[in-house]
Amino acid sequence: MKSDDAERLRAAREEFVAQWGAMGSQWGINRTMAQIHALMMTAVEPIGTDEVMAELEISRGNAHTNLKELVAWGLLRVVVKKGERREFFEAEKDVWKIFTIVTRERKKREIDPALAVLNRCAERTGDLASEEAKAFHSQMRQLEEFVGFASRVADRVGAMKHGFAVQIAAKLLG
Amino acid sequence: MKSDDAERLRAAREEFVAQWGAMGSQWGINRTMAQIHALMMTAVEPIGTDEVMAELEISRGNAHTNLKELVAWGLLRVVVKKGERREFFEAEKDVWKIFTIVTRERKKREIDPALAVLNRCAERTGDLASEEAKAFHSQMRQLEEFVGFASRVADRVGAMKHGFAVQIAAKLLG
DNA sequence: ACAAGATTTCAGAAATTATTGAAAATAGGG
DNA sequence: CCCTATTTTCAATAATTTCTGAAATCTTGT
Repeated sequence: MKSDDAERLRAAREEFVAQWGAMGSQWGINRTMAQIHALMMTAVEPIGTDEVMAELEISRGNAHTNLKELVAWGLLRVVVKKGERREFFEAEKDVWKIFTIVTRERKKREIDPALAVLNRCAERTGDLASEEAKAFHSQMRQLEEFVGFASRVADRVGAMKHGFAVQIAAKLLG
Repeated sequence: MKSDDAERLRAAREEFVAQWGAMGSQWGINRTMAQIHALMMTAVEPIGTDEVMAELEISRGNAHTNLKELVAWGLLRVVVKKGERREFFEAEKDVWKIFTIVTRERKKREIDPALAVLNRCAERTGDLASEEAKAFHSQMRQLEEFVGFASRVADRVGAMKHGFAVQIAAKLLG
């Protein structure tokens, strides 16, 4: 039956939005932001702030803030419809592109600051002579080396074309 | 001067603990857990609950919970000193091992649940005929494929020996 | 079996983070 | 320039997460 099909789609999409939102927490992304992202990724055409508010039952401020945050990440684009004064939003749907965006963003938020801390702590203790200080300095250097390495890997991956990534991965998984 | 050196080491270590803790938040790990981890990684010998409490100025319950959580992750080991009744803890210091542990843990918490959600949403909509439903189903399948792929990569990386990882990475960065 | 020491648990308090709702700012049309 | 639709900001509030401290439980030595 037609309406039954429509209902099943609606239910599946609702589950996706809800679960993706819940997972946002595990990810260090706030729930609303993840829900909006899920909603937009499964939208057929651009959506405006009011539709997001209605769909997720959230306030205008909340919808606005998180839409703009997603735009800042590069996961959404602003779309202007002709004859419409208000803004609409549209998600990047290409999975590899989403991945590279998230990789770049996580590098910026997680890896780079860590590197700065490690570098500073290593620098500050390089000239100390005690055994304890040497152990500390060595541990900082090892962590720094590893995180710096992760940083370069993230840069490469973030700049990689899908096809090339598949090749590398094939070797890895082969 | 001797005491000055000791003071500088103390200050550097304190900064490391504080900053690593702050970064824990960005990572979705709680601050205390990250601080304890930092403290233990830079400890010369095993540390007991009371020392952790004193060093970080936290309650016994908090210290206990987070120490055990770190043990559950595999980032700390319980050590029993002879002649001592209480438990001591010691951190895994090998950077590559820390990385593989964190990779496995993050896979379990971030990737596997996502895969389950995507699979379920795709399954539920595979037989629907409308254009909208096909688009949704296709998007779920693409996400599922990618996340499944990430899952296999994480498994491989998590099981990899350091030397082999360096080889792969050399190709990537070369 | 008891006492002392150590660990574990958990209800309530504190701190942090997210959300609302409404006022202020901005932009578009005539 | 003024009116209206829209976006943006932000102080107050709500929700969530983390932490404390003390009681309960478990362990070990005698």
